[in-house]
Amino acid sequence: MGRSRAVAGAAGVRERILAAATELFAEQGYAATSVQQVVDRAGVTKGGLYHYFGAKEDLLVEMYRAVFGERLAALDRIVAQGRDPEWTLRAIIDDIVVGTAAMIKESAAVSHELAAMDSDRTQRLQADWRRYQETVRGLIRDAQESGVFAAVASPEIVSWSIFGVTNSLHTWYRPDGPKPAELIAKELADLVLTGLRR
Amino acid sequence: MGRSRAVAGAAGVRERILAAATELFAEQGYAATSVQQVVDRAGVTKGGLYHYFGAKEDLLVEMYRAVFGERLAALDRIVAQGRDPEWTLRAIIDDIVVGTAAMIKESAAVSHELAAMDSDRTQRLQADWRRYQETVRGLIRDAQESGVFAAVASPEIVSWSIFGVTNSLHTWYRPDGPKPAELIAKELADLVLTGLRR
DNA sequence: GACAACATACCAACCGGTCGGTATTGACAG
DNA sequence: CTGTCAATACCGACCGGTTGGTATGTTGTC
Repeated sequence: MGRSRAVAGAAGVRERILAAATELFAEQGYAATSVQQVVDRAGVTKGGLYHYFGAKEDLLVEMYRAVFGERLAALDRIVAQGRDPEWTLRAIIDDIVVGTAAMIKESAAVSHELAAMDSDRTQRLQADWRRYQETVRGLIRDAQESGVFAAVASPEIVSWSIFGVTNSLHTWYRPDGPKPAELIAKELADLVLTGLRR
Repeated sequence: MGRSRAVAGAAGVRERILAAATELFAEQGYAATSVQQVVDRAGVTKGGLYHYFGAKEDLLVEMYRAVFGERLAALDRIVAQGRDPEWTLRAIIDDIVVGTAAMIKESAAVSHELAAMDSDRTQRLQADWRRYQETVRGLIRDAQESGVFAAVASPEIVSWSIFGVTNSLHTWYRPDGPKPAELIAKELADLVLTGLRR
């Protein structure tokens, strides 16, 4: 009934399934991971998984929401403040780097597979991601046209030099490593914004 | 007749198989693509594919060699010239952007799957890629320590802001688009090197 | 006894890969 | 030019195993 929790497992079964799937997708990729592997690592059975999730793809969608939902909300919040482009871009870089680092496993799991799929549900997610990119590029474009940023590189190049770092973050960033996410964000922002200074 | 050409297919069977596999891997990913799909698109049968390739993985390895072998050789050639860091880094950026753009489908097919696999053969390829990265980072590090480049960002950040662009190139670069690869390379180099100027 | 929370057993479809066979070839002989 | 022969190129049926997914059971709580 209502809020009955599982008595056996330490953590909730649903959470354990999601955590196992996240690790495996990050290690092997989505398509190369079988749901049998997922349930084995989570210590449940397939019946359990399909009790909570309608399909294998749902696991990916859930991860994507976790990673990207917050980023998109933060982007809107930052832009809504209406500050100058340098401050805004720096805030965006800081948020996406730190936010990605905070959910590095989910990011690794999701980053590869997104482009490949084209089912109805994932198309909505891709549209969100495109909106994020377009917001950043629009910001850069406006600032270049009004002379605040130098036009050394097109908005596409600038935005990809930012997103490229976050997309590759999972291959080298370590949460317990020497370089905290905030420092990575600052260095990236310094590099890009120095390049754009006129 | 006379010449050893297939009567039916226009191009050689081996090339058709590789081309089909490249497209499908780029579209769907390696693991999500079945060899049946490959042979269907290539207009041959599985027997034909396994006549030319020992395993599905061989297709990936071949693509990887095509994409990365040239890049690594060019890197060595550029570094061997012993010019100043700015010229060298600009030459590297130019080569990797233009080279990646010239084989954009293969790059897309390969870029995702590399990290996931760990068979004997692919480990060699990963080592090559690590050497490429280390060369670039070492170059940046040396230049920063000797004061030629400003230390606004760590070599890791700088190198990933370059590789990130090339890794994402296949999602937006179009060979017949308005922006030639040489221009992309120039803009990226300008952005990064302006950021590093002291 | 109704219902949520799982486990177990099971399925058709598909997977990468193999194998026996055949059609076509180039090289050599006469 | 013709006949023979071995090699190459390629086909398509087939293999054991695995896939994502389901139908049915069991168990504990209200």
